[in-house]
Amino acid sequence: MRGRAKDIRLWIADAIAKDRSRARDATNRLLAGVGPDERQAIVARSRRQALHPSQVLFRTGERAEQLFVLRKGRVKFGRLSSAGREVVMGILGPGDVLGLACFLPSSDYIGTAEALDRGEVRVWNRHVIRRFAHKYPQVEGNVLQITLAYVAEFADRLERLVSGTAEQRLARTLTSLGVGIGTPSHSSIDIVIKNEQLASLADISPFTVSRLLKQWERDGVISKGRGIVHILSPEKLLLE
Amino acid sequence: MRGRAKDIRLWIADAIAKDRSRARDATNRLLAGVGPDERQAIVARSRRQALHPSQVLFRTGERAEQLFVLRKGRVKFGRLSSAGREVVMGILGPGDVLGLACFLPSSDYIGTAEALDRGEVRVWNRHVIRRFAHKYPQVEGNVLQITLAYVAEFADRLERLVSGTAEQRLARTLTSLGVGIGTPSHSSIDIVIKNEQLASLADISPFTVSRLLKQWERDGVISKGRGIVHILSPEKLLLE
DNA sequence: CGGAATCTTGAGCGGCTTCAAAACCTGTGG
DNA sequence: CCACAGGTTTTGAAGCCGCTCAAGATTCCG
Repeated sequence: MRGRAKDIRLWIADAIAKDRSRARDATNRLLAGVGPDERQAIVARSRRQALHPSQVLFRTGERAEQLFVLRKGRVKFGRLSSAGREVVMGILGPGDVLGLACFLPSSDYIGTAEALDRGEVRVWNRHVIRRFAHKYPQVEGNVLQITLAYVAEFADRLERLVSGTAEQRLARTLTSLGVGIGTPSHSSIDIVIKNEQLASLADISPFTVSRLLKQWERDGVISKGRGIVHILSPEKLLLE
Repeated sequence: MRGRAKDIRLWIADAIAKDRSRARDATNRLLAGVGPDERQAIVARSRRQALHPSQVLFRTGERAEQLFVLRKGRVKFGRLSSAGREVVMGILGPGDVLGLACFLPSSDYIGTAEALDRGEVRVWNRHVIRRFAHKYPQVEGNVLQITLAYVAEFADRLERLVSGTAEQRLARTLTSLGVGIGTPSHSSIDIVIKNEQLASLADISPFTVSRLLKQWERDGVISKGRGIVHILSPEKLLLE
């Protein structure tokens, strides 16, 4: 049992480490397996763009004209439902790809991407990156893999949303965020996020988020400050 | 207003018509734009398999070794949540592709696929179809498009699930099913489905489904029998 | 004509949301 | 250095939506 808990923490730390390594060259996943020369050529046709907090990269329904690769910072990807409520579908970190819709022959962005902090993206125009994808099958294969990963992630999130109580959803949201954008420190995994965003992700109200986090803090599972959550015992969150 | 309603109905009928045409050759989307000779070669390496109701094509977590294209019948795609509850992610009809996970270098199916009625699929082994995808970039492009369409659909479903009341979710589920697997008749769109499956898709209880459908029937929006729903006024469902 | 599956209906209850208000942080500018 | 204004978080009370449970009605099929 005790060994099990350690395994889980190691597993999370490992997953985070992988994420870190991926961040070293944030175009890794898009250009994985591409030769240095081709890679050079492709990168040369992109431009860098700085991001400031709450800057919008693109909005739901806009014509998909650009592909983005996030290099630094975090980006919130979501939608405004018809009721005007925000539905956050995911929070992306360095190395993630945005705007895959531009690989469809004629399509619009399916969500809105908004920066959460200062950051940087690499940008390609639609026709440029598509030409490369056509020219280098390896790139197209990578795009396919990234897209499939999205499908898997959305499937997870779907399951999470419809299953169980608010407490379970928040717990799973936290652990999954820990793997995605958490930073490990001495004895905890830290996630920079506000209650309201957690609420959107877990599909519960900010009030309930507050109450649950407070409860967990009393139990010693997490500790928290304003805009940050420290996961002390990920294993306790997982065994819900 | 009245014109608007008619537009909506036409739009749905149109979407259904497109689905029908796609069903004529159920490998259309996978092999779209592929020359006759190549198409021949690819189809030759597949085999046909008959489906009987409740037959399982594959299960969550199994190694993805086969790609399926649904030719006839309907297939339910879902998961069992940790609580043992079934989460239906979608109901697929003729022309839909299953088992995309086998395009990942090493991956498992992310859900369970189960036939709902008698039907037929075309099956390729993982390495066979991957070789073709590699050989004919057009095929790989098609796979990418199909996958992106899944992402878009899942995103829709995510939004639907977290937004609004049970009534809204069921309404949107019904219209989306109408487009996907509905058959248009003289003055209605018919969907063969049981309350319980509707309940899973809209994430509400079967009892609530019953109550809502009854209500709508009283209002003349739909009529229904056992295991079938006739949508009489899709426009009324949409303007929730 | 049973018997099984499906659907209906009602009553009670509980988890979560909503609303309102107060407490709390954090950065800013005087 | 302090005070103030902004956003964030906490807490309590009330209410409601949809679930659960139980029982009955309906339809289908052998």
